Amino acid sequence: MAKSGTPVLRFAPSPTGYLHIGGARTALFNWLYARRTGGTFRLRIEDTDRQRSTPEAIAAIFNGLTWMGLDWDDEPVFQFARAERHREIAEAMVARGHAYRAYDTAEELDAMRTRQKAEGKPVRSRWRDAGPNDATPDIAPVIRLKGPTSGETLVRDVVQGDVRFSNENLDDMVLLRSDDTPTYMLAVVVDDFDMGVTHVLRGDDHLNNAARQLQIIHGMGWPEPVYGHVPLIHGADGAKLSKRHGALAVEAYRDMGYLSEAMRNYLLRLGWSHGDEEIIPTAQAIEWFNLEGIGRSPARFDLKKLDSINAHYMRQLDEAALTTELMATAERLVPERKLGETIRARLNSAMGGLKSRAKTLLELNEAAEFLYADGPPILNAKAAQVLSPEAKALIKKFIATIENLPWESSELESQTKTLAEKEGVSLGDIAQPLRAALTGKTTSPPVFDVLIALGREEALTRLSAHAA
RNA sequence: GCCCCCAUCGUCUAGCGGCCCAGGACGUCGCCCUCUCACGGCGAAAACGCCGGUUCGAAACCGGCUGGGGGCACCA
Repeated sequence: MAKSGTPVLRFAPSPTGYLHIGGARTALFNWLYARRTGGTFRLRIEDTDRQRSTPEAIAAIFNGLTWMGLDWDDEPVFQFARAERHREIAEAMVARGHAYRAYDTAEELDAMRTRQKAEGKPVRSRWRDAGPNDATPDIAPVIRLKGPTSGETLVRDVVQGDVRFSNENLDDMVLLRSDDTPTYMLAVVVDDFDMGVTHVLRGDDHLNNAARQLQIIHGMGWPEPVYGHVPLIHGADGAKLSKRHGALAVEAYRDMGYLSEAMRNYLLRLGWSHGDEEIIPTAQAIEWFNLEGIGRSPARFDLKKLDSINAHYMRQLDEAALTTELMATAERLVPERKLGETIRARLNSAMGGLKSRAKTLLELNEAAEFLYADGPPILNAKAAQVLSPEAKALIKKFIATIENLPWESSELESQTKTLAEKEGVSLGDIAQPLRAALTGKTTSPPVFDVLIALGREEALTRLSAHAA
């Protein structure tokens, strides 16, 4: 239950698909503000569209929010279950003279819409001013809002400022359908009131709706919530975010190897700022988040910047934790693969060198692949090219040199440098063949760190195999 | 068509009348470090959409234009 006097925020998705980037950011802002103010963050599933709402989508929303680390207070409210209450309010609106029953036929509705297009006048049924005795019983009526025809409705928006709508442009929207089911417009207002919502932070696309919703609120004499309409997120090309760009399920980003903390940081900075701060861990965000910092213009989604922030948080993680994340990623990618404790130790040992070479867990996984199995790695084309007969000869000399050395990075390195001098080659002339034989690739963490991570036995196995 | 919102480097943004011939970050390009690739360090190119006002002074305030976006259902 909400503590009295504290803000009540809500996130109210309709379960017709997954939780995408835009929804995730809206949820994040609401959550942040609730946490910041000691308020309540509630969840409402707007499942009144029975055709399009699915249990899978509901699960996807819960999972998405959970991955994002956005925990909600109280039990989620399911809008469809509250239809009776919505009907009750629709009737109350009629009783108060702020709504009316309209018995228009399909043809009449068509005519009204055509007129609306032509004259730019809002839809108003002829039943608006008819008495109850004029009812035609063979047509199931809808209940429409009886909006004022003059004056203006003011939306006091904390993000967009004061926005005025002339009432003559606002039409008599349907509140209750002819089958007695409530429309979204009605349900939102009633639910927000019943849930005690004090702040409505939602997408910009609802700004026009706010004026209409306010008319219901005024009709019922309910308190106005604080509105904040956050600009939408656009794709990289500036067009509306679609499935082509980034309107992927938020968990798709987990699968692409992003950390949820990085995602939170990135999404926060998309449309909100605190001076020049770029790296804002969640704990800091909770301290700083405010409504004033929300920008007014739409932002484009940019994967490059997400990459960079993600790289930061990956490096920030301690090596043991990152190793755990990496192993989970590796095993998710190849479910039949089982990485044991030996591999964990190897990964942990190499992690320092590995993590500065990856921006995502997927890249980290790729860089770490040579550590997942025993035996000589398969060479890629470049690595095969590096392993010339001369290179193989150098590897053999290297093996002979280090055979009796303590297995320690700096010792191995200094002895290799001595060997290089003796052979009249550069350190790189030896290091590259070693790297190729050890990892199967031409790029990796420093070779001496690789030797240590692999351990003497495994390293020598790989070197001898590829030097042959 | 009608209603509404927005407008600073390629991108995210700082700026709330003088601190700005505009700052930070990502990206890009150089250089340094270096066994590879990265990380890191240093440096560079890069923006106030246009036109009018207001003001001693405008990126900031006002108006118009242009350009983006959103909304106009018995969808949410």
